[in-house]
Amino acid sequence: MLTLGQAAQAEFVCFATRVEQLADPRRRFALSPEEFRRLNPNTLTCPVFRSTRDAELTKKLYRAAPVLIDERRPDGNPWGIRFLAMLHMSNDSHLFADAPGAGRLPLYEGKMVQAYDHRAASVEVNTANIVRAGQPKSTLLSEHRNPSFSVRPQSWIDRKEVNDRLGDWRSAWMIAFKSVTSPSNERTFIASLVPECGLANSLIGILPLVNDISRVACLFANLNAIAFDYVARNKVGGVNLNFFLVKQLPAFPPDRYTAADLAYIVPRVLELTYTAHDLAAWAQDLGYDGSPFTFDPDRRAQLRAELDACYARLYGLTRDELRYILDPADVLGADYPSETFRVLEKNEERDFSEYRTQRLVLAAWDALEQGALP
DNA sequence: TCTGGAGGCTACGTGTATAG
DNA sequence: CTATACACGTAGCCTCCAGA
Repeated sequence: MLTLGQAAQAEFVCFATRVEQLADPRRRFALSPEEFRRLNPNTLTCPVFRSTRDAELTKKLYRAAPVLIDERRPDGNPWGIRFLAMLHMSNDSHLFADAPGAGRLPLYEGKMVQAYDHRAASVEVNTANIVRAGQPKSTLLSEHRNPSFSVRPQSWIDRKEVNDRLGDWRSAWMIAFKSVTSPSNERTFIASLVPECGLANSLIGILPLVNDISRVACLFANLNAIAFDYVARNKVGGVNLNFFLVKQLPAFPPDRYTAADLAYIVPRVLELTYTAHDLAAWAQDLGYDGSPFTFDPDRRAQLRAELDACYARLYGLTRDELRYILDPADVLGADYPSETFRVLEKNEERDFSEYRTQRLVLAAWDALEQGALP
């Protein structure tokens, strides 16, 4: 229902399936013109929330951090970010080779990466599948623990084609995010570092101009933070992370990070990302000449929880707000009309018999509050 | 149910032709 | 020479639905 008239702010109820839900104060939220501009400055579109708490919490996150790219302002792109949709699986398929060779780079697809993991799955061609032959084959732990292991793609592409599209980007790594996603998936915004490679259209490159790579590592951690994902899943309506959505997610600018922030974040990002020799250039750009770090799932869960807690603090959240993001029912009861990371919780209950992320992130939060983490 | 690739549509930018 | 119209190519976006 839409009513028009003069007012300082407008009131909304979304996801209502029954008339009586219009009267439920837990579902009702207000937005002023200024809040429209803060949340969606480029498109001025209306954000959609399931509950009052989601609306208020999202507004709070945007008060802490501006949108990634504000197209209205000359200084609205502090990272100097260029998005790169490098190769289209249909339109560019004539450029693809089905075997590695001299001067060829692997073509990375969305299914091959996960957060902080550029070796999540190889592509296995199942010729019995007429329409969708390329299927992901998850990397085994033994393969993950081998720093010489790289995932095998479905296709390869000439380095020249990649270089032509990279333009003046000279680093032998990129940040990329999975553009096919959903708010109902385990995680919505998934970013990975990738080595020199071609990117299929399901992986979008993020190329920042900032020279200080340790700050770029912070941008990357920001993109994978659970508080950032919480906003993403509130704003993604369909199954595509389009540029206009990504530009309007709340990310800290480079100068927001203090020396203490860098000392906390960068070593953790390095350890999570540099697990294989194929990202040696990334490690070197971060000033690290040592060997890759051992891929240890428990250790990685701990490091990611510490980063999630760190970013929750940077966004200015309270402990209860972080608890709400992890599980609204934990704070407001099972019937509260919102859901955040239900699938993550369900999958962890299946795999670990507990909601592990919730336990680890809250423990890391408490440790940070007590100054117990270096 | 979750995931994500393929294909197609649309808007936009660029180059070229034509009129004034 | 400038303004406008039009064609064309493609980046970006959206829908469909296969596969596990």
